[in-house]
Amino acid sequence: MEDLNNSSNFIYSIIDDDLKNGVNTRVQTRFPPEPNGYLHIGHAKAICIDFLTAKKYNGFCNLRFDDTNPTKEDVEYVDAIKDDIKWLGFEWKDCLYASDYFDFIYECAIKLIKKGKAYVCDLSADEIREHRGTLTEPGKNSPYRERPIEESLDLFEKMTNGEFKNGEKVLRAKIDMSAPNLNMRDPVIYRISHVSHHQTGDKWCIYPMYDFAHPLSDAREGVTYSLCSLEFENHRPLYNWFLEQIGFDEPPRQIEFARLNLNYCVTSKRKCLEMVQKDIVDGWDDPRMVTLCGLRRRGYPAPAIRDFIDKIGVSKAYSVVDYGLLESCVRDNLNQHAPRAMAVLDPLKVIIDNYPEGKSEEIEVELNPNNPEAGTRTVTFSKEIYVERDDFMIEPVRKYFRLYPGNEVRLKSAYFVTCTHYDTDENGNVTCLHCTYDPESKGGTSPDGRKVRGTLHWVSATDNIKAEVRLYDRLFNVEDPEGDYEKHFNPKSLIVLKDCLIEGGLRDSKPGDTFQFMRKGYFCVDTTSTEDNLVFNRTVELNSSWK
RNA sequence: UGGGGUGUAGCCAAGGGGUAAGGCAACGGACUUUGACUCCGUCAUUCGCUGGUUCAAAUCCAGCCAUCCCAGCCA
Repeated sequence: MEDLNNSSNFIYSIIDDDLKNGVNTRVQTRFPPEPNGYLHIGHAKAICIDFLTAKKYNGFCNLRFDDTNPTKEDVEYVDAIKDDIKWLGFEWKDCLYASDYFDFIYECAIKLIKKGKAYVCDLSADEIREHRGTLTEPGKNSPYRERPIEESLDLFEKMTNGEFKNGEKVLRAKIDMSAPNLNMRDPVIYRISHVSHHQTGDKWCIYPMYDFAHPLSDAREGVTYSLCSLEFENHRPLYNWFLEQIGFDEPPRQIEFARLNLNYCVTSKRKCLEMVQKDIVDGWDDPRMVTLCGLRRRGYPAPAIRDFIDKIGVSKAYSVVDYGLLESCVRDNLNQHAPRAMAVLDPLKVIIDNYPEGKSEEIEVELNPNNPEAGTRTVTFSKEIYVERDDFMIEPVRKYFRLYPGNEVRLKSAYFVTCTHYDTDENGNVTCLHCTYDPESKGGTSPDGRKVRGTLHWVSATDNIKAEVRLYDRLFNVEDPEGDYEKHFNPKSLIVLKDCLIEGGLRDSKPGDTFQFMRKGYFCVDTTSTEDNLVFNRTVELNSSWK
């Protein structure tokens, strides 16, 4: 990948120091999603950090599904997550599962019990909570805390063999019930859950908790830097405690960074799932969602997302990034790569009165004026064409330099035309424009050097395709919709235009193809598009200093 | 009011004793067969606040303020 992040960040500084001081000799990372939902833009940050950090130091990154809670997980998600990571442009070394280490983790639990550092506890979930104390008061020891090692060993085996019901017993680490860090107050490390697991089937009915499984999986796998988000900072002492108790030659180091927040977006799994289930959106890949599959369907190129992640940097400061920066990255990429085309979204017929009846011309137009190597395409010009309805005004406002009676404009790559008059229906609505063209201005320049201010896109009435165009806008109309998000739903987040006219050459476009519809924005062919019913998604609008 | 973090422009973010990078946004202007793109210019006498150390402090020290995270048998 050419767009490797070479700028510095605090994680690189830590690694540089470790390498210099001989704390580590190599860099290995992991991206550890739980397969319980779809990846979104926030995960893209973690993915880039995990993979690019490994790459920077010539190490590698594994994909490891953190599948320790089978009740919430599904293979549907593991497949989708793999697709999304590949699409984003990253390759993992090994695809692993925390469940691959269940035997090892189990052995570690036994070891802890034998050391007197873990015990089986009979307290209920409520009782454990009551014993935990509060933020300001210490907790109380469980009455089972001093249970003999042999008894815990026996009970743990019975838990493993399915002799207890869910919630009847748990295995807890024996640390310190008065620790100021709540995570150290004898955390639960194994719970009983009689549910089959998407990877291990019915082999287990006890499952390790994240706090126990994560450090052990990292260490077992050879991870040297376990990069995660800020909310795990409070878990680091526990992470290190387990590593120390079990003992590893090359223990991993956890480093936390601030997760990505974007304004006008919702990324919480619960809310995204809710929007899908309530049909507020058209599934996980609705183009308004900031899931990776949604952004992909919307037409956001993967390199643009990587560029965005690079631009926002990595730090420990809580932040909310402006959505406009993402859009800017998308425009920047599409400006370079998307071929131009002409599409009239709200057609208004124009008759060139002095253009010969039945005549038509093939006009060559560049595919990308910023990149001549992209080549050209041909479009048809004819006596009847269509222009955008808002490119005409009966009474022009100030600085309006499009079509109005008496004004001359250029039709892109075709001719200068002057509006002479217009037709209206019984309600006074404009139904058709009448223009005259200057035959001398073919191609869009006049031999007399005459200038026009406006250049309009257009499509021929004889060579076009009708298409559906979906205009997307932000899903929410407040910067921070995370609270009562439904209240802030933007009713105009999707506007469907059924009768758009696209230049004929786009007849054979396929889902995923991207274009810049000149003066209108970047669009891509939707995944639901067919030959008979072409559907375009507006990826992002063009910048405009007008209106 | 316990513990752990974080405060540099409207939004991100570099810089860790030598006099405030860069990007986005915004605002001027040039160019333009996309009101796009591109290009030029403007945009922090000051780094949460107050003291202290020093020839010199965003950087070191002290105190304060603000804000985020933690009381799942979730991750």
